[in-house]
Amino acid sequence: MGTTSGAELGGLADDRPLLGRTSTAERVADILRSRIAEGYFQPGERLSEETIGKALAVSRNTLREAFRLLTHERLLVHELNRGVFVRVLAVEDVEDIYRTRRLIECAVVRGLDGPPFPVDGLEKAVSRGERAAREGIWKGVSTANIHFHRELVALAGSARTDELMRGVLAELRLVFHVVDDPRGLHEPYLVRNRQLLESLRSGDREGTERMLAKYLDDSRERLVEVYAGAVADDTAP
Amino acid sequence: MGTTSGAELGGLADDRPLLGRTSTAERVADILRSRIAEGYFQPGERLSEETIGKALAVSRNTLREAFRLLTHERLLVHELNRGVFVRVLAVEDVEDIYRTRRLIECAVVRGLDGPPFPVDGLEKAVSRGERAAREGIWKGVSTANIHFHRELVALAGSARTDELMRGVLAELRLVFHVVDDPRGLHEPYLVRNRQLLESLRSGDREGTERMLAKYLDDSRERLVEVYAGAVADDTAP
DNA sequence: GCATATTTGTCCGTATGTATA
DNA sequence: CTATACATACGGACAAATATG
Repeated sequence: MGTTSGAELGGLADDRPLLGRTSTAERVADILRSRIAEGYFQPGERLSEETIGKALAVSRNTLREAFRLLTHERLLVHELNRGVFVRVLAVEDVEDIYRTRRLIECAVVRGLDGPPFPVDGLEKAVSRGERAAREGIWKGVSTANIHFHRELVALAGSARTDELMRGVLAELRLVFHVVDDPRGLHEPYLVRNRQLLESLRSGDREGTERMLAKYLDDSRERLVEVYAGAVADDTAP
Repeated sequence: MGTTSGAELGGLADDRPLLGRTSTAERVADILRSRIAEGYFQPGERLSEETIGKALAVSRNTLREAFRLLTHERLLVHELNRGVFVRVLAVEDVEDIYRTRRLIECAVVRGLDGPPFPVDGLEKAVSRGERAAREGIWKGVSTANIHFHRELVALAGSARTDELMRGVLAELRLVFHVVDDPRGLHEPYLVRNRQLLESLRSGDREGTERMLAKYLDDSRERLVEVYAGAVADDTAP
């Protein structure tokens, strides 16, 4: 009865039951979170307790704790007596995500102290995105774009707001995995990210806020359009 | 060794293991959340797996799932191999909570569609607070005040923003339980809540936003002052 | 500093309820 | 309707860490 090796899923750090600083459930959650973020587990896919438990060599109780964590992060949905599934966002969820982003990101820009503003993190994210684009790694462009907006929100200096944005942007990744035309989705925002950065550098809060609002409205509109099509294809092929 | 009856904690709905629509762990979490919100479990108190498990007649595994849920809501903190404790907020947490509130609540007002604005929920919360004050139930004033701000944020129409605010205001309750001068803390805001409501009724977004910003700054300042004293008393008596 | 008791961390086996073929 | 597969929840067990004397 050789337990399936966890190699395919990345596996846990070691055999020892407890020596890492974090609990087993959290380490399992970290692994699963990565696999979801990178699309190894597709939205809609069911995550079997037994299969994954064997693959990672953890008990069902431990695995269930990990599932709970990810469910609370809205990456998994839990259906009573049916199990957990990778979340499939509704179009309304996408709209709510953008409603939240617009509210918060614009408020952050509006409430900035300064100028000057500490834009180092933003600069780094922008250039990473540009480099990824030159190399044709569109998934990297997507990741850099997400980092850009996280760095933007980080300017507000609030841990709770940061965490909200982290979660919201992680959800957004689920959408990207379904539509999966990374280039068409993300390339247009490379220049717009740099524009936002330069606008902040110039110290123009109001202009940046307006620019950002339009940016998010455009992004939402386009994404909803594409996503609605993709979801429709999926439910009625 | 009769298992301690769950009467003291409120107990579960019934004996049956599964007939309600929610899982046992969630129902347990609901009970514990209420007890924390009302101050039955004080900040800093340790929640024993065995004691509470017996009192609510659930297994340790189930109880641990409930703990996970509440830990993720930041109402409990989990210390490895030591157990879970009711969260004790640092002064910096209070400041971060207010930073978040100011960012979001003001952004909500700023972004309102209208006028007119649908202020029915706000009206209800305000009058409930006024009634509680007339009856001298200061804990009720606190609850109504929290409802007022939740209703305010609800005007943005975003589920994710609502949930963030729900969590943030639940954390804030932990602070109130430590300082516990409910009247001094909440009474001043009865009139200010009504002023905000009337300002919204008049359709003056900008004026309301300014008023709200000052309101939150005042509230933060006073609460931090009182809370810093209470925490200092607690650590060095 | 040491030995002991308590509590948590993890896993397993099993009985029961629920959904689906 | 029955059968199967799976999640739910329980109780017990032992290891590991912490708290107590």
